[in-house]
Amino acid sequence: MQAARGAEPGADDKENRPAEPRGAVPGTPLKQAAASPSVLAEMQPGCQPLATPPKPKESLPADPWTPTSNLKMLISAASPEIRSREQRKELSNAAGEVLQPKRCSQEHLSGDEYEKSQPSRKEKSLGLLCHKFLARYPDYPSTAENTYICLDEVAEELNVERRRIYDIVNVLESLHMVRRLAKNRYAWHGRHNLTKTLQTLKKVGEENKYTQQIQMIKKREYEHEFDLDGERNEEMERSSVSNEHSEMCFVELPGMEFRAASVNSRKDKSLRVMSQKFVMLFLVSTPQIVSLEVAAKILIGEDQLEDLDKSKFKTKIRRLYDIANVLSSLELIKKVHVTEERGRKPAFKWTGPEVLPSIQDTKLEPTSATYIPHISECIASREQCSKNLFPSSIKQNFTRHPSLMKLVKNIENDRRKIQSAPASPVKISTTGTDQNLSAYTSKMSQLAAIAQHHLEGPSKKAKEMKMKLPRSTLENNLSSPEVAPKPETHTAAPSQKSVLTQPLGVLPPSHSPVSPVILPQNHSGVSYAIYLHPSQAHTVTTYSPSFMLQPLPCANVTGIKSINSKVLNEITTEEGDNHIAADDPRKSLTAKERPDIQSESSSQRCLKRSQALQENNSIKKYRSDEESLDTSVGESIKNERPPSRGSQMNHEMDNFQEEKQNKSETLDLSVASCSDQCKRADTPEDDNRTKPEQDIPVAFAIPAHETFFPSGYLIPLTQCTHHGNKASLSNGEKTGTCSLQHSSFSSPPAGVIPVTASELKAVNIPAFHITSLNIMLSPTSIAAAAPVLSNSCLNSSNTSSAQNPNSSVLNFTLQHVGLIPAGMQVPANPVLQHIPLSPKAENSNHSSENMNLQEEKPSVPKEPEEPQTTTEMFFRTPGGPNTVSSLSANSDGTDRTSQGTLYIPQRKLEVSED
DNA sequence: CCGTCCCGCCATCAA
DNA sequence: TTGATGGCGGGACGG
Repeated sequence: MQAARGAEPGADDKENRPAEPRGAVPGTPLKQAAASPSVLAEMQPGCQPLATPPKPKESLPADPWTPTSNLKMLISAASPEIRSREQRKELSNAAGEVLQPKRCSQEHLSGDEYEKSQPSRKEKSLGLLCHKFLARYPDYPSTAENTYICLDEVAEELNVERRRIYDIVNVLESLHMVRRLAKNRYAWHGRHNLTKTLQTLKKVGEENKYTQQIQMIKKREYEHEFDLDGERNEEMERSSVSNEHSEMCFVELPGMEFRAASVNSRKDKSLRVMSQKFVMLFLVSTPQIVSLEVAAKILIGEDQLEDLDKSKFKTKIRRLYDIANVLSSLELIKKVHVTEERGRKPAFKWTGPEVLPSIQDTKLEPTSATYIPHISECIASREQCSKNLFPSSIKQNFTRHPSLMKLVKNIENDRRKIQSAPASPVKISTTGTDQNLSAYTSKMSQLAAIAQHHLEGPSKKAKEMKMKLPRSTLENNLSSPEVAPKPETHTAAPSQKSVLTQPLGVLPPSHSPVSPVILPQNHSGVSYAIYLHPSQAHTVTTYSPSFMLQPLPCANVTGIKSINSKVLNEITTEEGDNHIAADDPRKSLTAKERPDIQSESSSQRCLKRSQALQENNSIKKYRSDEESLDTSVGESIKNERPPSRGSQMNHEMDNFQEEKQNKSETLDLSVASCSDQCKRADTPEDDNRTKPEQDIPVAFAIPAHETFFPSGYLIPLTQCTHHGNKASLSNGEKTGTCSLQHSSFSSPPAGVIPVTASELKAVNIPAFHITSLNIMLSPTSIAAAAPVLSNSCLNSSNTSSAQNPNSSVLNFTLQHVGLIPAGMQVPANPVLQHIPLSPKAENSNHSSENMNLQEEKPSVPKEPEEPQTTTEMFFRTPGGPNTVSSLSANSDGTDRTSQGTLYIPQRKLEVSED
């Protein structure tokens, strides 16, 4: 192994050591000397000084909870991958003292250790390095304490160049697992925010139409091969693609804005952004398997898709490997190979937690607290929100408007300065306060959970996640029943707090955002509430596009899961490991089950939720009580994994036109009321947050209960325009509750409704969401609308279709605002069709994959998980090129379709793990 | 040979 | 100018 390197003395030095030299540099303190165990928690003041802290390398306390850390280490070691990788290296060290390491030895030691430490390339791999890095910190650090990371220290301890640490940290930052505090310093948040982050990313990804893009790319490929007429498609693709995401900015969570100055400047290329996009692709795609090739193409951009330099492509791929290695270490993805007709292609499969639609779920609470740190941040966050607005508004891109950019930049600069200041972050001890208690309690539980988690092994992880996490969360909750704690913790930031509280007040206490909103109404439990966004109306005008796209995040989110199933894509996973994909039960959560879940779940879900709510903890149980829903404790739901919803969303869309009409009326009324309410609630104080309107999410929650419709319509408002993503996030976090809530709202739709098609049918309730509409529309509508509304970007061409885009847009907007009825208007543009589903077929899974077109997919096998039938719907736009988005496929085999734009033939893919 | 990706040069920023 | 970041791609490793 080392031979080569090892042999050279220099090598070692170089690689490992190099850091030191640098580190030595005046700027940063140095590692060793310093001394403080940075890692951990350095809550202490000492650290604050930005730059480099102290760190002693000596021990590493890595985590506050030592035990845990050790555990982790062990676990990691245990895990196959890790093991394999690490095997040699670290083991020795690892176990115990992880950190320290080698380096020490290396220096003087020559011998064996030395050699060992150095090993081959593999040993130096980013993935391994990342494992080591992660081993230093607890997955779920206590909220009370803050854990800081000093890059220099870490680099030293891990014996790597700092450059490498940046790679890791950037990716972690993209997931909000760490937050940059100042130069050389990061705060460790662990996985607390992960769920929220993923939800957000999913939402954003959906907004960006990544799914479509993926399809387009695939389609294109096919076309090339087959020489299908791609032109038309391509054009469409291009336009859409370009429009869509051209570039988006880094997606920030409310409390987590990134501060790096440079970030903005280099944003597009930033590893962070790339990482987020990459993750989005997984979250959005049905099979949740993304090939590097596709990812690279999408990430490259938009503009140049066609140009595609090879070099560029190659570079992108390289970067993706870097990101993938880190994500793999986080066990969010796993490498597999997809075998298509063309051959085997490297790809990655999402193995992380499923993203719930809206539910934010679990962990949030504590987390939120965590974020909040300084006041300054709060402020910043607001600002950011504003920044985000644009982006959010536009779903297409997150790019900030130039004008905003400047503002933002200034703000950031200020912020940065502050932060950078030695004192910068001060931590937060503030956070600690309330939380401590709860945190403390929760900690214990968490530990247990974590331990279990680890023990079980990666494979199970997913499931466990569900279970455990929830549990832990629940516990936490219990300890602090109310979300409140967070808010309080937040207290530091007054503004936030206020915000939070309000929402909370409105909603059910529990942070559980979820359920509250939902109403029990239907038997199914699915009751739908209509949420209007106050702002919407107004906003709409402004941003219409965005919101159209945006629909509720939740809803979108949900979809993902459902899909998956193998069937859909016909992808087969061959994982060496196992069956996982196919069979794996555990996986099921993630992948497999979904399908089933969907079908079943719809009802079950409802039940679950309700239960959860009731019982708080008992997640698993399923009962049907709609009533429970009322209670609103939604947490449970989240935890559960709401299965697939994304697709479901679509399904949800199903409506019965007729009913729609009828209902529409009602809806309107309700909507109106809702909107009003919402506004009231929201607006007032929201200021804190930043933008009143946009923030709105909270509002949703409020109105929700009131609004419901018996009919069971769920109408989520799109959250407001705002944020599509970011904003929402921000809100959520800050508000903690708020976010949750609205998420919940959204989620409900997703989760609850969706599937329920059967239920709905039973009831005869049309389920029409605005959300759905939005979603459905979005592609089309967006295109159409964009020109008008946004002004920008979208190609009008797409919309052009029959009607005047503008008018159509307006209509949509109005509809949205006004409600569904408006939708009715739809006639003109989009038409919804209801398709009965065949029982099995329904799964559709992914709409995406199955598109009809040329290829048919074989029938899919999917299993019908449930006998229930689901309905599928299609949404069509009238004339637009893009016309349809199909929600589900049908048994017939007919496919219904898909977005106009994309017709993707599906191929079968085989996935194999390496 | 090729997929993967380590390594570190060097650009960009901020101070 | 210096230090911190991080884009980028040459070229090495390992299969």
